Amino acid sequence: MPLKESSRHVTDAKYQQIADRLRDQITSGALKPGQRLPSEPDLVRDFRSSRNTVRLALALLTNQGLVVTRQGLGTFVQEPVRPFTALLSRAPGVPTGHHATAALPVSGSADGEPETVRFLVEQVSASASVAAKLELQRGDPVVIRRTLQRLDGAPWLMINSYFPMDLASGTPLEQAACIEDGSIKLLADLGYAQAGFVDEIGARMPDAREYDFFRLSSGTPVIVVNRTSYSQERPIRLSRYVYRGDRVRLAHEVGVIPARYRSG
Amino acid sequence: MPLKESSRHVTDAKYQQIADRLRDQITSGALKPGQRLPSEPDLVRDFRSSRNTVRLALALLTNQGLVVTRQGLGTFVQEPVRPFTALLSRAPGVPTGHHATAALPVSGSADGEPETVRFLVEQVSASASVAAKLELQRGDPVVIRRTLQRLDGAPWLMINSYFPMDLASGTPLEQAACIEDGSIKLLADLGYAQAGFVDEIGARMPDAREYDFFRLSSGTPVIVVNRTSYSQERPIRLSRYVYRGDRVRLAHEVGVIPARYRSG
DNA sequence: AAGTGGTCTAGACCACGGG
DNA sequence: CCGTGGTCTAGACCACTTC
Repeated sequence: MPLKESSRHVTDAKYQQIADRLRDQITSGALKPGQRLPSEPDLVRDFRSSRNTVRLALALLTNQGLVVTRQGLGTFVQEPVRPFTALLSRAPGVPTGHHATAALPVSGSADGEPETVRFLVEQVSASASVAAKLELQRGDPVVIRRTLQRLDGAPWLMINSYFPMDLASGTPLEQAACIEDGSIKLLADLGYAQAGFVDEIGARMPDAREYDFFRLSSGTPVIVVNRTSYSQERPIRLSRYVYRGDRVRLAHEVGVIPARYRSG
Repeated sequence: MPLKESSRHVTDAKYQQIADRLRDQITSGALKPGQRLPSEPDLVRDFRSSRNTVRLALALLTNQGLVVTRQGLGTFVQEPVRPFTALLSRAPGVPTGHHATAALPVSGSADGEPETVRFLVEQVSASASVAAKLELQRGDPVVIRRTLQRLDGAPWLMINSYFPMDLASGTPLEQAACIEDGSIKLLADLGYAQAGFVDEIGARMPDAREYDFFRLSSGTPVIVVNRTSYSQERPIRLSRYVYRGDRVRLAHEVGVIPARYRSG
């Protein structure tokens, strides 16, 4: 029995080896961002394999977000982008200087002004996850205010805000119009002043709608922020923010930060 | 020229149709979490296609995190897991009751006690990203303290803490031992009291090391938290937390939250 | 041994992008 | 037009799991 180091069985698959070679060339800088990889027929020749095997290797790299393919053009090393930064919160007493919007304040953009491209108000039954956060029963009516935003011309944010119907009924929240000064101010005027909120942050692969809107390539996750706002007694709003994972970072500052290190 | 609705060209690919059919059965509940999908030969028969086409469809669903395949057993609908929640910060004045650890306090686990499975201290040159955050030059020496943690028996967290060498040199930070009361306390004793910190949160696909440690299946991203700690004057520490995206949520509380809605 | 997914081949035709 | 990636087929053999 030949000597083998531990279990060198893990992966001698040919498509893995091809992927490893290409990945090495990318991380070492031999293949630079934006550069085209050898064409599939070339790789078939270089690695003496079938085209399907080559495509398996490329699929691996694609799903790891290292390359993108464009039909008719080729396969290219993914170019790193400077991400935007959305502020979850900042130390109190510091004016933000940002306009009132349903979105989190953002920094790092070229022109810095999010642009709403679609806005929609619906009344539906609460899903299980929405009902749980708003302390409703599943199926209870809720108002959804949907917003799609672009930044620097690229789609970057989907917002779904959910309001319990007993709060929203007969108020501007039901109307498909922008709400002056934001919904938090409006809820305060209705007697439901926001006392605090909880953000719950997660990451997952995009669904079909998100994939289309963000024009994502395979291998890019989305970041989801569920912000539940509370009055002194009860949940008053759930806002679900969905960002594309490759262009967005969330920032969160606590305590005193030397000025030159602050975001925004 | 036959009439076609807009661009019905988008995708009539057979493997897309197969994936759509299976996805419908999953989301509608006809195929329940944990249940086995029809075998690949069965799908070949049902959809009158080749096996490669069937596997393309299954690869799609896998990369969307909807199914997992296990060799020799079959393809199964991914079972949802109740995620752990890590607290980024909480409103001041509330004792956390958690033990001192480099990790963020966690809730939602069965036995609630993170367990460190590997610990390592290294001295290396700063990468570009680390240098930027610690205000060093690329290549400057830094101390890395690496920690791998399990929770409820499953790998859940990788921590890399970076310290500028001029702070860490000759201190216990250089030693491969647990630091009593945590490194923040130690840095304070050294004259670098933490005044505040900035968290930068992102999501991306795992690299090979992360993929192995977390035993991830394709279609699961990781969540990355970069926490840069500052004294009154300068950055004193960078901690990089990497969580598996399918089992972790980050929580962040601001203001006053009614007690029964609080995390942890 | 039988059934499952994992890897691989060799070939075909289509769709897109650019000369 | 040509070269690129996208889709699809038919068949082969291997590796893992269970019985």
